[in-house]
Amino acid sequence: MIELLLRKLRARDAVSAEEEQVLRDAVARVEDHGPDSEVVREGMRQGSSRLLIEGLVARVKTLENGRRQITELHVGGDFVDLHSFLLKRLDHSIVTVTRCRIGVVPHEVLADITRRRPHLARLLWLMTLIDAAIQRQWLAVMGQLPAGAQIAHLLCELYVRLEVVGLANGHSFELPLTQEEMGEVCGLTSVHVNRSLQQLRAQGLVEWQRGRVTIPDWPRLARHAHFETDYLNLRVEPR
Amino acid sequence: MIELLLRKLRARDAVSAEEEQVLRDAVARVEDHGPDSEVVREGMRQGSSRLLIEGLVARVKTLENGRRQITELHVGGDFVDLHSFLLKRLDHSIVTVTRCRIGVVPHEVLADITRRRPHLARLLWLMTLIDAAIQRQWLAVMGQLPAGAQIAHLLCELYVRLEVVGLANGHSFELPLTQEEMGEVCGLTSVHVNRSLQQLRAQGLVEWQRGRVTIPDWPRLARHAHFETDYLNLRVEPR
DNA sequence: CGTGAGATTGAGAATTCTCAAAGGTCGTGG
DNA sequence: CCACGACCTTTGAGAATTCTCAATCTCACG
Repeated sequence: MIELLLRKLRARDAVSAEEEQVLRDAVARVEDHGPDSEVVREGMRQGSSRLLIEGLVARVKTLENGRRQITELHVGGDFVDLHSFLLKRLDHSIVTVTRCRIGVVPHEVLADITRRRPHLARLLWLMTLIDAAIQRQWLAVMGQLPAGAQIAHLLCELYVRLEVVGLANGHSFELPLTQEEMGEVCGLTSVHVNRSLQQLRAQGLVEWQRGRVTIPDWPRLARHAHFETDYLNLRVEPR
Repeated sequence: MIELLLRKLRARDAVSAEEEQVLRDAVARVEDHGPDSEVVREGMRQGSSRLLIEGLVARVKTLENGRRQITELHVGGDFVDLHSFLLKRLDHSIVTVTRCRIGVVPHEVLADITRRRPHLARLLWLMTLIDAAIQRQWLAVMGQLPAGAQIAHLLCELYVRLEVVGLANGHSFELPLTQEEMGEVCGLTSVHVNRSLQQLRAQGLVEWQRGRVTIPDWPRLARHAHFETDYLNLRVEPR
């Protein structure tokens, strides 16, 4: 249930057995959502946060001109809208990409953790900080790299994040994303994503068929994407 | 000293007199920094966080190809690297743009706040969440808007943020930014910033001379930028 | 098989970049 | 008070990247 979250946390700091139990008890219920469905609508007041147990979800911002930007992709173990605990209203929607299994954690429980479990609260805070670090990295990638490198960077990042929670085997992982959705992450047209992807394939940097990505030569792809793992904070230390 | 931070906080939730005092005592010392100097270098281990009292600072990410991206601009009252409290090492540098006055808050003090002052801790957490919301907005702006609208959006955002802490008068504020630096925020060339800015001026949307920006017609500029204040979370509620 | 979503291709247009040079502004030293 | 230098801003011209708007192709699935 919360096994993937625990892996994510333990990649950054120790989590005691007690804390683990508090987290297990925090999940009030589990929901199933079909693909392409809206889990949280932008601007609505939230009384609970959602933990992604299985599936792929996106945070989507819609501008007034109707254009959509995916600001983050979430994989199993991610606390998708933990930030709604304090923001109360989100500035974006949460949308499923695939079928999803989602754990619901009431905000009162989170408030209680901040009162009684300072260390655990710091770890949750940390999770939101890592989300922010990912978004910062994306800002730099979008601002400074050409399309091909952006796509390569996204694939590198997803690979590493999936690896952390054990969802990648070898240098391969499931990525049930449409080229259109890929474009919404990178701020590119689906047409341009398509052509950039073809170049990556032609250079032997990426294989991507029927929803499965394979990275034949990791160091080369990472170099092409200017990818480094630092921003993911994969280091166990007392927090 | 921490007056601007208090204004920022109180724009989102009540802060008790006790909490106010805790914050005042949190600042161990104050530092002065010249313009264009590095306050925190990317990747270094941090033992304290910095509160901007006066001046303008930028968070700068440098990619391996040497290109720089400013991921956020900070004005007086911003807790510039509060996130280093839990991340320990930042994925970006903190650089002053102008001469700055900065308060230093040791991480032990922050840890103590998480133990003894859960509500205040939530407010600090909230500050990092608002930073993240700003970065999300930038992701959408960079991905979906053309250069002119990006620049307009940045000016709208800065105006509102400065207004909150009382640093804007009328529809005018100090912005001692170079067009080059502006480009590093938006992911644009200084040449392109220049030409886009000329268009904004020609349309009567912006005036910008010797470091002072004036917005003659706020609603029109906001419309042009697709700017809405929602993401800044300017709403007082219990957190 | 027929259908529909997603992938691919083509061609022309718009945006943004690069490189280089020219113009302004402002503080400093003579 | 003027001249100089440093740092910005502005301009020009050509190139590269990315977008738009179809049209076509592929393939899983009913």
